[in-house]
Amino acid sequence: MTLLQTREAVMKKFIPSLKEHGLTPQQWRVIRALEHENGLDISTLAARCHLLMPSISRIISHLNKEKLIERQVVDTDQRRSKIFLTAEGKNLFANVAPKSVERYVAIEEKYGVRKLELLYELLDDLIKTLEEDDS
Amino acid sequence: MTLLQTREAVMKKFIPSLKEHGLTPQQWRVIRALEHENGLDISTLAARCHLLMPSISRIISHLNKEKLIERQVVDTDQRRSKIFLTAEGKNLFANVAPKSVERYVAIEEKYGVRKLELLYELLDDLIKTLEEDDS
DNA sequence: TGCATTTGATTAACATGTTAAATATTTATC
DNA sequence: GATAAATATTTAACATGTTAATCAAATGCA
Repeated sequence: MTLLQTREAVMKKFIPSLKEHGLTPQQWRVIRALEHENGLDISTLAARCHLLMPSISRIISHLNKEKLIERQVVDTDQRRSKIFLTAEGKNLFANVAPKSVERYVAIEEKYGVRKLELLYELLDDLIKTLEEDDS
Repeated sequence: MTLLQTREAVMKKFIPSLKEHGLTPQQWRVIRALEHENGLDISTLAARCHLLMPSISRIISHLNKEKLIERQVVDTDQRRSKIFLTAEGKNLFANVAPKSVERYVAIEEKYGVRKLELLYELLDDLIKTLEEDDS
């Protein structure tokens, strides 16, 4: 429950600026991943963005309609397609990214970098603990 | 992202036993809240379970169909109704609760009670930090 | 080559999160 | 007492999480 509440509180800081641009957090994650490495295929994107295939599939088709990305079928394997940011997509990223970074830094400063690092460590540790004992 | 992953990892431990009984985590939260205090109204339930009204509304109507709960209109205010666990609902709780507690304790032991307490503290603190500065 | 199996991706079906609109009932105000 | 404003709940519309089913293309093997 506390994890959920924390995430809610965090997202409340970021969602408004995304929503101004008509983006959901997940759509933003996809765009960010593509900005970092353009031309990823859908499965790789799913992994990078921690999304399941059905979710990413819907998101890709949505972003495609909005002309923020383009699909390009791989000719050695017609099942796959690589995804590229369009000029419009890159432009959107350039507009949104600074605000996001700004907010992140603000949180970092207010909460404390050390505490944030400690929190990450504890969380990673909990994940490991939970995944180890797959009983 | 890390918060999300942690929550996923945690829920993976609890969801399977709930699913055996055909329950989602949210439905389970509602039943737990009612076991703790029977006869709550829907708004109060929403607050206790950290659910929005539309979600709880759907969940209540679903649990009602399953005959795990009953609705009883408040006669001084016909808009409200109090929600009660049925015998079947109480029974279900009695069957599921021990397993949940067991898993929680197991995690607590494996991860460490102190670390868990520290984690809670850090998370609560982060929530407070985020909510204070409502800029 | 021919066919079963595997794999990448989509679709379906259902539950929830989220915002906005609708509905019914109660309270407030004139 | 009639009407406006407020309140509790539901419904609608859309996006995502999740599991299972489907589909097409590629691969493995007889």
